[in-house]
Formats: sequence, structure tokens, C-alpha cells
Amino acid sequence: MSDRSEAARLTVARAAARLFIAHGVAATQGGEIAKEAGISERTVWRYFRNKESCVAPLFSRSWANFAEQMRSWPRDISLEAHLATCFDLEKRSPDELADAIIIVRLIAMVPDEPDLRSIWLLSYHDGEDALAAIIADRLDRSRNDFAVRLCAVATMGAVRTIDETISLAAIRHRQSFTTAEVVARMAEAIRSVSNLPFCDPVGPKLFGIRPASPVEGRAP
Amino acid sequence: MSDRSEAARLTVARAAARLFIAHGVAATQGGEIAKEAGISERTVWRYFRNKESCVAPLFSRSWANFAEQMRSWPRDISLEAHLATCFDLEKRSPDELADAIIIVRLIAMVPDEPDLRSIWLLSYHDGEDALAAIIADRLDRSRNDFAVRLCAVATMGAVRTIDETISLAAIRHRQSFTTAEVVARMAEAIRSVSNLPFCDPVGPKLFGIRPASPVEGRAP
DNA sequence: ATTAATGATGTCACTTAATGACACTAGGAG
DNA sequence: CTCCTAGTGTCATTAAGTGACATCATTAAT
Repeated sequence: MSDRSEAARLTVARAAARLFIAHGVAATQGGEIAKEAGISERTVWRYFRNKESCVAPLFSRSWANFAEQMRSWPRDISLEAHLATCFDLEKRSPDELADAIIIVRLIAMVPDEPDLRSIWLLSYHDGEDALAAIIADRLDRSRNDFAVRLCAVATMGAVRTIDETISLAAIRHRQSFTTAEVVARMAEAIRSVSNLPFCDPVGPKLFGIRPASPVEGRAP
Repeated sequence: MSDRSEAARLTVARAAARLFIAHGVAATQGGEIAKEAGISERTVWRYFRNKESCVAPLFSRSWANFAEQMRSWPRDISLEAHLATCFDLEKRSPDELADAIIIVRLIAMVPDEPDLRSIWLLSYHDGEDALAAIIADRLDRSRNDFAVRLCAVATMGAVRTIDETISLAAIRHRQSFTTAEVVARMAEAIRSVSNLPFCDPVGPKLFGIRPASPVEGRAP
């Protein structure tokens, strides 16, 4: 089923990621990924259109996780507060945590691996649509609203840049970050590029009252 | 030399673009591009690492053109005024105009052609670095300044989105735009996502005087 | 329980994108 | 003129990716 095949794809993605991290993208070939994942090479090509995009499901998790936080964001809470709550869920399962490490390592390879880079960008490009839908919903605007699209693009760009920066710093410079730091930087980045006042409590579903002056809803 | 080979690459890019537009990416093969460009297939693979990236030089022109405008932007002029001046240079050479048409057609294919999409995004990703350098220079900030990078990312995202939107509207819906409209939309988009006050006159090289309150430098 | 139907997977042949190795040519420096 | 270098073409080879078809598993119908 869709659920079952989704899991199968993830298995392949993890296998590919391990090999990519260990030997680089160019040096790992399709057959190896298949063997590592325990399926035939033909099936790998059925799951993914090419070698690089084998890791796409992992990259997607990066932004999908963020998008999910946006979707479940109560309308009467500010961005910082909500992000803090979400990341406070450090009760992430060991699996999720293991994936997170793999993802960070992959992202750190992006600058040197052109093929990974294209998948990385493609993934976030997909995220733009998803986020636009969420923002439109939150602000009661149309999904075709250009300002909404722009906001989604800029926000995704900010999140992607944070991911790139932090992953690189973590792997290459062995720097480590507290969740508070990450949350703070992310919130600040999103606020600074968002052209729509969606970072703070928004109406009209909030007791039917809109914040006094939506445009001023920026950080102090 | 570098100049000569740059021209050769452009020749291949145009050849590839013609074929991609005519028959789609999948249906055109390496040998055809080579023949169309009048060189051997081996040389095509020396110029470009894969089929899709043959058109990269054209995509790069899209943002490089914009970046060049930013670079040559006098510090005492507002964004709208400068963009208007640049586009007023409709004295673009016939070659440039022909390229522009090809580029628009290519961009319009992006949603349907995953391979083109990845090249399109890669290209703009390169542009982020270039633009960051320009913005840093303009605002007398460091190129490593995170705010600068963020500004470049958001701005490039805005320009890319405008390009995507306009190209699609032009080709798919036969819509046409006046340069004034394009300039207005682009300026508005850039302003709305830019977290740094670089859209209006900036110091300190402007007679050694900074604008009164840089943060308020937004559109009326 | 058996069978028919459907969808996913494996096997193998095949196409073509991409690389390596080497020979050839053009053009500049001595 | 000769040497040297950078770029190009030719040909053989590797590996990514597809097509065709057989096989297997799951479910629904009888």
C-alpha cells in the first residue's frame, strides 16, 4: 500500500544515505544501494528516478517537519513560543533522532556534492507549495495570492539557510547548538523575511478579533 | 581561452535549449545537442557534467542580469528608480532579446521537467552567493554576516518567483506585461522580503551621511 | 478452499549518458 | 622551425536507467 511503500522508500533512502556519507555519491553505485536496502536494483529505479534522489525522502523530512509545526500552530500563539514548544518535544523517538543525524551529515555534504545539492534544493522547492497552502489557510487568504507565495518562498529560504548553516557548523566545525539557540535564530530569520504578519496571533478566528495593527507584527 | 570557451558553452546552451523546447528534455539525446552545436559529443560532456546542465548558462543569465543591476546600483537611488532605468535599456541587442525569449520558454517548462527544475534551482542557488557579496558591499557589512546571507536568499527567492510566475503567465496564458508592471512587481516583492534596508539610499559612502532611520526604509 | 485478478517485485536484455585513454590539431614561446 | 600547451575528436568502456516479461503475494469472488 501507500503506507507500506512509503516505508520501503525510506529504507532505501537510509541505505543510500549511509553509503553516500561513507564513500561519496559518485563512488556508490545503484547496485550497492539495492543490496544495502535488501531489494533488487530494478526496484530502486522504480522508487526513485535517479541515484541522487534516493535520499530525497530524508531531505523532505527536514522541511516537512517544519511545515507540520506551522500547520499545527495555534492562532493565538507567537512564533517563538510555538517553535519552543515543538522543539521541546525532545521526546523524539530514537529512530527520528538517528535520521536527524543522517540528515545533518548529508546537508553538510551538499556544498561539495552537486548532485546532492540539486536534490536538496528540489526538496525545498516542493516545500514552498506546501507552506504556501498552510500560510494561506492561517491568514484566510487564497493559495494563489502572490504575497502568500512570496512569503512561503522567503520563509522556506530562511529555514533552508538555517539548516545549511547549522549543519555545516555542526559537522565541519564540530560546533554544537542548544535548542534555544536554534529556535531563536530560526524565529528571527523567519520574522525578518516574512512579508505577511503571520508570526504573531492572527485573526479572524481568534475570538473574531484581528490584532490592532497587523503590519507592525515584527520583532521588537 | 576563458572568453572563447564561454562563448562555446553558450553556443551549446542555445542548441540544447532549442532541442529541449522542441522535443522535451528526455527525448533529446547528447549526440543531437552536439550535432546541433557543431561539435563532438565528447566535448559537450567536457563543457557540462550532464545533459540538463547544458542550459545552465542561459538560466544563469536570468539572475546574473539582475545581480549586475544590483552591483551597478548607485547608492543614492531607490530600488524602483534604478530598476526602471535598467529595464528602460530596452536597447538590448537582438541577440540578448532572442536569448530572453528562449529563457522564458525554458522557465515555462520547469514545472513539467524535473531535470530542468533542478538546474533552474541550482542556478539561483549560485546566485545567492553572488548577491550576498553585492549586498554586503553595498551595506558595508561582512560577506559572512548571516543577515546579509538571509537577505540574499530571500531576494533571490523573490526574483526567482517573479521569473517563474511571469514566464508561466506569458507562455501558458499568453499574457503580456509592460516593463513598468514587471519593475513594479519586482520592486515590491524585493522590498517585502528584504530584512535589510538596502532598497533606498544607503550610506556611509553617500556623502558620509547615513539615512536618518535605516530600518524605516520601506515602501510608503 | 480454490481460483481469478491485481499490483508489486525480480530477472535479463538493452539503450544511452558519461568517463578514460590516446591521438591529433592549433597557436604561442623560444 | 620546434617544442609545448590547451583544447578537441575518436573509440572503447562503465554505469545509470528503461522495457518486457515472468513470478510472487494479497485480496476478492465463487
